[in-house]
Amino acid sequence: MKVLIVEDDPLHRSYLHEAVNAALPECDTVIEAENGTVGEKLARDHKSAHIVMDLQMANRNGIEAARTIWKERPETRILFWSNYSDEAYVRGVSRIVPDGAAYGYVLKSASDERLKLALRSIFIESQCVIDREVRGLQQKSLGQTNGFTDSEYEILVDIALGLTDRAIAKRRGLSLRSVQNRLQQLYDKLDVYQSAGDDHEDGRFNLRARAVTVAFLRKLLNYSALERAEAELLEWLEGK
Amino acid sequence: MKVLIVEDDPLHRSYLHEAVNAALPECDTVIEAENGTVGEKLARDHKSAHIVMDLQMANRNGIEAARTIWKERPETRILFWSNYSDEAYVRGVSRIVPDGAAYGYVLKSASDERLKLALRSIFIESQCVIDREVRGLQQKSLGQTNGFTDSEYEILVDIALGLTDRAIAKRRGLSLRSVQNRLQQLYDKLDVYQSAGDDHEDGRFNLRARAVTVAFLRKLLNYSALERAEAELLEWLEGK
DNA sequence: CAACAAGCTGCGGGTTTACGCAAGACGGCG
DNA sequence: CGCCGTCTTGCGTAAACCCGCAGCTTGTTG
Repeated sequence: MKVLIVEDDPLHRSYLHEAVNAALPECDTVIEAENGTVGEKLARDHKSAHIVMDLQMANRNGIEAARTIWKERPETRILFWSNYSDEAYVRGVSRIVPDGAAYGYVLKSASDERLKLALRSIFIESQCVIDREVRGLQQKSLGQTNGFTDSEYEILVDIALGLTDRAIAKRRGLSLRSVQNRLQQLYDKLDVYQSAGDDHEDGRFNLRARAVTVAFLRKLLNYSALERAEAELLEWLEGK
Repeated sequence: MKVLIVEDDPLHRSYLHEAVNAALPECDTVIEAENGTVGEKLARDHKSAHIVMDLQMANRNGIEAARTIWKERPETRILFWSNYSDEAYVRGVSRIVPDGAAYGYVLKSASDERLKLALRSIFIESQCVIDREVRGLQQKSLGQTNGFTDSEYEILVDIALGLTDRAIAKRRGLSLRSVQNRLQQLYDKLDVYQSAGDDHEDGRFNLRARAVTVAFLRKLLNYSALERAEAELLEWLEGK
């Protein structure tokens, strides 16, 4: 049994290496990659079916890497090991996991014990192991309570990228007015109004810009989500 | 001699602990704090004059902590040890360092050797040690070439927060038109036009929102900068 | 001092946003 | 089938935004 570790911090990498050795005596080879690009390559070369993946990496982040790896071999088992439980990450991951795949999401703040347990559960028992904190987000996000619809999230990303209403309409195949409807709906959910209102119409907010910032502060968006969205946008612009 | 380590990742914390022991035999006590708040408290209690500080921490980030520590005791020596060299961080740090203080900025990707050298230079020799990569940014940022003026940066933050032109004018004591002038200037520098232009006026960008995103992607802004700015904004709103 | 660059300001107008109102379209559900 | 909620779309308006033009105030320089 082989395990591939994709993680850019050397300290965390060696920590993971030890944890894998300790938790999985049946593992005879551990390979390390220090960024997403190398990780993809090694995964391909070694046909390794067991991966521990950091999410936030400079060169190519874990979500990107996982997506291409899963595209090639959907049965690969991946344990995501991340510092954060931003909704942006959680949404990003659950968007790419193939049907029925075994995967896990463990926070770096978890204990040694929990990490080792997760390693065994996923790699040996083919179970999904999701950190409870992350799990909470997932429910809220995919459910409806206070969560964001895909279409709301979509338009959030679009204005974050700086598209005009018209451009969004064209991109998503909607009318101008529909786009604006969704925007209002978004503003509503993000509570952009009240924070603005106060008493006088003195210092009202620019709703569009404010929405993006609020989303950021609430970790609905983060750097890597933006980066991904920007890449998709450019791609779309290519295809006119 | 006492050294205080403020860092939320346990792995990195113990690594730093070892590095301090190895580099500074004259150091007899090492104290650890796992977030900014605790860091401030310990710095006060121990009157420790030597601090190694992580920048990105969940509870209270390094810049905030350093600011209050320096406010109380400006001669404190602080070595910032960070994962990133975002312009937002660099700008944040150089905004708060007191006149003539000895401080340092080393990236986590630096070698053991370099870290130990920096520790000695700052704590023993009272020299400033700035990672060359960071140094580059500083020059560009504070100089003029392709860099951003304080007023440009200021207005960038303001629109990022979602303020209207009018609100910005009121906050900064300018006329509406002046605010818009600065905006144009900002759009210019961020190259928001060309990326929009293309050939037809088909899919033009919303300049305001686009500017924020571009700034984000270029790491002129980041989460912690936004967080700080938001706090300042609220404070300002209090004072009407 | 004259000349010039740089920043602030008002005016005016074209474009984009935000949003109320109302008329369809689609999908359950009793 | 008819009723109802959700989603989409068009029309129209007030506000906000983007920006060219031109007059003023500074600070700098020869």
